[in-house]
Amino acid sequence: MDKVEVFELIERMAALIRSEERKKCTELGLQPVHLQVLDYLSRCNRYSDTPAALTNYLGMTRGTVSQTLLLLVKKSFIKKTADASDRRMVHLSLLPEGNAILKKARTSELFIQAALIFKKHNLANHQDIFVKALTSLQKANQSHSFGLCKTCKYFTITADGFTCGLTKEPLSQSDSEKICQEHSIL
Amino acid sequence: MDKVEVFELIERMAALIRSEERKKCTELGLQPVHLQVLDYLSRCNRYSDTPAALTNYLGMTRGTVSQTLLLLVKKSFIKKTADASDRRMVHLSLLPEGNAILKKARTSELFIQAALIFKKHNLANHQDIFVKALTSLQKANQSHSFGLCKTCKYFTITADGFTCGLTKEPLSQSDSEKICQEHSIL
DNA sequence: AGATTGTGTTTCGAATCGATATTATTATGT
DNA sequence: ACATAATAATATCGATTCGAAACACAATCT
Repeated sequence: MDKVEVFELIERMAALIRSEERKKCTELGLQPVHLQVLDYLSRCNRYSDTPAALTNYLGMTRGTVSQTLLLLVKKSFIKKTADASDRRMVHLSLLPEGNAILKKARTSELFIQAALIFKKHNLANHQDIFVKALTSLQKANQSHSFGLCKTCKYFTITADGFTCGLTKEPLSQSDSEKICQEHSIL
Repeated sequence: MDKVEVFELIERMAALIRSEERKKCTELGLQPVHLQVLDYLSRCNRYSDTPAALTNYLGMTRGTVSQTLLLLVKKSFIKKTADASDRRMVHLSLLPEGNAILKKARTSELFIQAALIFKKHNLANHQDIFVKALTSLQKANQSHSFGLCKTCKYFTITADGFTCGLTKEPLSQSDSEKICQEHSIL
């Protein structure tokens, strides 16, 4: 066996998933980006559910993101809500229809088959290695890490729940399990 | 630690890589698809370096792929060569310029940093697990597996080298290490 | 108050993409 | 041998996407 970089292997998996995703998208009448947006919104908390954060995450321009969102709103996949304190900001959230189509996209044949084969090869037991790989990637991507809230160095546990050490705001269980734009590695 | 599916972890890595790739693309003045095409061409052997195979791989329509290729030819990233025996077919190949831009795209900061962190965590030692994961994914995607030639069940070793059991043709060392459209899992 | 920064939107032109039709070549069937 | 079908690639067209730039508005800073 040649010495292949682990990262190279992950890249190939990513390519495979990408091409599968593309097929799924055309079936559902969507562009890959749209699915990425829905996926992101299903994973982000209230610090990162804004168009600006999405722009950072996707690496597109604000104008483009704005249009993409317009389309998703028109299709009733997402909705916009004005921020109470900062009236420039808008919070995005998935609507039931958006959730439904996301779920449909995720349950592709590839995903189901792969999960089965993973189980057969006992890959599930090596979960920790994949977790390490993912956090390595996130660490490498520090500029905008978009990590899980509860793995952030500002995540603190207080007497009556969780708190964000950066904003001093209380966090719900759900918040803590989602992607945050301000995520900092320990 | 919650029970997170391994596949879910891989998906997130893919998402991270995708967003990084997108940024890189805009820097280089390309679309993500273009990079995917160049990447594919750098990995495919002579059974899968045609527009039709590429169409299968990407999951797009033939017309779209045709146009994408037109653009890449115009930019001198790739070139087309007519097949000697079947004059309907065209073989695609990377030109030096295409190779250069692909290399530039691959050496992103993220990749370099991630590789370092991987090494630090001794993830390189668990290479086999990632190999298994990749082949699992390929197996799950049997419809068009696009696997490595030398891992195919038709790959045979003869007295004077390698042969494809399907086409009965001899294979070079280079062929055997590239992606083939007709790849079948053992 | 005025300048600056940071939101999100709008407009416009270029590029992408899918659907459909078309051409050219090979394969098949009688 | 000839017609028909199948396959590879291309061309055309319209809808959609995307990025660049200009814009409007709110918050912040000095």
